[in-house]
Amino acid sequence: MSNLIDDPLSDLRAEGVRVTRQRLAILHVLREASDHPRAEEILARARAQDPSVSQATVYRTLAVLEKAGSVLRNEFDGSGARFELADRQHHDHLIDLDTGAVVEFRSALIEQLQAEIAAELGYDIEWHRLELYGRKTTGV
Amino acid sequence: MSNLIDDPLSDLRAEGVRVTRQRLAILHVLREASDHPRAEEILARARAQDPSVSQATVYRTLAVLEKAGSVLRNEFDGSGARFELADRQHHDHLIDLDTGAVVEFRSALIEQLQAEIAAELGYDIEWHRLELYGRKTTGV
DNA sequence: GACGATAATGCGAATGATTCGCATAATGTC
DNA sequence: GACATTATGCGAATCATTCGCATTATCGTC
Repeated sequence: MSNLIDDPLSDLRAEGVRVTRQRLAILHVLREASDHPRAEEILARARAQDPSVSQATVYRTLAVLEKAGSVLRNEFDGSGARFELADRQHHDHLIDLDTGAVVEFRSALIEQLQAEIAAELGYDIEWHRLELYGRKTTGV
Repeated sequence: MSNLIDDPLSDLRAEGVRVTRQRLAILHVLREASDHPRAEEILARARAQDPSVSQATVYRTLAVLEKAGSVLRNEFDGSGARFELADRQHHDHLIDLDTGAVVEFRSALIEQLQAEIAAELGYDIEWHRLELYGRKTTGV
């Protein structure tokens, strides 16, 4: 289902970044993940494919990919970052306070308003973080 | 300038929360702070008023006040929470990537859009976090 | 104004997530 | 295939935060 050669890493080869077995495993995990796993969970899943992957390598690889813009780091709750591949369109997150589930959404209008507000304050937005925390609507 | 009896703590007395010297010192620090200090900075400032304040007490007091809704915890960058008194109107933050300065702003329209988006997804928003990260506009 | 039940404190140790140092292993280049 | 150099695994180190516990202080009551 997935290509043998993984793009983000291959792209980085020219910059001296090496494509290793463990990095491919970690990238594979991120590709397959529909949730937003933590480092510990990424480690566990990566080890299923390649038991040699270590915790330090997970963190180092995530750092490399994040710096390259291929991975996004989220700090939803206070207990550990959650990661996702930055391969799709930009989006924000709605976190279910009961289940911890993460729903992605996008609003061009909100983003436009953000830019306007920043401009009024004399700033150019580099990036932003919008997180909604809520619970499933009850009743109706 | 500030009252002798501090409100948030006094309000909590009925619930078994005690008003102590160190808690008053910490609250005083938050009152005087126009920035969004970290726990360590709050400790340093509180000690200027009462040297007996310990690190553990700062964290415990912030937790008490946060639970009571009198203090807001922010996780702007990855390195430690930054606190502020929740005595004014709700607002969001614009963080200056160059200086770390925090500008507060508010947009009723954005909040309305957030509620609408959440409703479409079948959620009621409990709270939210909107942070813009940018740099001062150059030129003009 | 002292008494006592109980909450809060300071200290230092423990925790949890993340990062580092270093010797060894692997990658990509020539 | 040999080499320079980047990555790895391991365990130790960090950083912010929390805990355990013996001691101290608050506050409602007499």
